[in-house]
Amino acid sequence: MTDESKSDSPDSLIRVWIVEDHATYRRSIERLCTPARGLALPCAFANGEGMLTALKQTGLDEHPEVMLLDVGLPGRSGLDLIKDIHQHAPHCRIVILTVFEDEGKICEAIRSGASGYLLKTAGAEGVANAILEAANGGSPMSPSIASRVVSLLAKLMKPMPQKVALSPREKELLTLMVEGLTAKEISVRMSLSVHTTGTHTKNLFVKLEVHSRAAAVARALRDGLV
Amino acid sequence: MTDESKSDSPDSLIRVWIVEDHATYRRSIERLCTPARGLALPCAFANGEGMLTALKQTGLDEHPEVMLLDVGLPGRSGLDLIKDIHQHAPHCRIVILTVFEDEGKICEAIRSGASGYLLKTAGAEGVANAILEAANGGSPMSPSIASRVVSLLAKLMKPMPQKVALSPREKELLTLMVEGLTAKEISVRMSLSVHTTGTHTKNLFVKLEVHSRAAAVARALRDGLV
DNA sequence: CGTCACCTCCCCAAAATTGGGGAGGACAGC
DNA sequence: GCTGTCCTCCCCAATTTTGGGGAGGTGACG
Repeated sequence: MTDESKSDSPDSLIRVWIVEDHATYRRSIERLCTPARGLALPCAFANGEGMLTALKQTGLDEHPEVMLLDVGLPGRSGLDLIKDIHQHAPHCRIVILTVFEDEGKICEAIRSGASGYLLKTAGAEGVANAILEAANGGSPMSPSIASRVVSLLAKLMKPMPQKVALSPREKELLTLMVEGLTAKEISVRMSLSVHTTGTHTKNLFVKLEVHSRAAAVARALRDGLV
Repeated sequence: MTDESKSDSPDSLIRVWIVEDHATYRRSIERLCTPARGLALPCAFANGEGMLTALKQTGLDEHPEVMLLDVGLPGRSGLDLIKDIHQHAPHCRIVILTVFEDEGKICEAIRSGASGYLLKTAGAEGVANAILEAANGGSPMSPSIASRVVSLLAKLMKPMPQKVALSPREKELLTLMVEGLTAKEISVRMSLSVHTTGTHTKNLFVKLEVHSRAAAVARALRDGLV
């Protein structure tokens, strides 16, 4: 983190692959991959299929460290490619490069395993920095993308407010219930009599305002009580 | 990313507030807030309480655009402060500034509404850029933090792959089961005989590989089958 | 025409859950 | 000391769930 990009041994340049159908833009990215920046001469492709076949024919130790991926590709979308790339080159960090700031696309990319998401409004220096950052384990994102990602994450994590006050034993039981265990199995895991789990269950139901294990599990999972 | 920070009108400097107990570090941040960078002379505090009282006495139009927050504060933790800050200054972008790379802290910060998360290993220029980026709606993060945030988001969004093929009726039943309804109630809602719901339930259990409604609900919710 | 998946309904019995009741002990707060 | 919460255990009975079985109907596919 502190001294990452300059501690690269000078003889190991970062391998970068580029998939981008727009020739002019592809060329401009190719040009900024220079040994002076720590980058090897890149492999560039105009579509995903060509890149995939090349990837399959490449040895593990020749795989790219970083893959720049356009989403507006002619054949398969760049987002589709992500999973395939990861299958063949698990350690390759994928950076999406696009003009779309669409939240759905961002989500799909990240869910598929993309490491970064750059808007094409980023200049040449921005792209070069992003490649270095990605290769060093970072996740380069354009500011507006980063902002969306953060607020998305905040939204997904929100339902934490635990209003119901469960006793430690009850919470424990609830957890096991969520795992799908029956009363008998729970009693074993908690070193209890079956009757005691029954008592706990009764009290739990009152607190959760439900009348069945299924409903209790639903409430627990939905409201993040586990 | 392309042209945001230089398009600020020259007469509106960004107001930055700093909460940091370590005097030396606080001073060094104060020093880098210069009009030349587009930043106004900052207000600095050694603890959260002082900052909050100052914030309450400040008019809406005098609120800081960006708040730099340490987490290792003497009184209340910076993470605790986030909600209060947002309550009094909803438009203030909060950037966490810390040495901790702890995932729990990152989560709590983002859930509470922090916009950025910087490690103190970021140099002076890094902090200054982060302030500008935050003020322009971005979410500045140290590379390793960005990486964690992205993988966290990926993890939270993963359970999309719907491997089990449920028949429409079964899915319907599962949905109602998740809502906590009993077999009898479900039979009413689906206009079925109780026996039929039983049959569907049996088949559902086989497909989901479970042996109880609670487990079925857990699987449904966890794997996003609803 | 056979097969297969799906939907519907039924019977049955073992097992589990639900929901009352009581009861003792530990431990904290007033 | 009294009160309250929590944990533990037990009894009981009604109800539900679980998991077999079978059986008739539809519609799609080959």
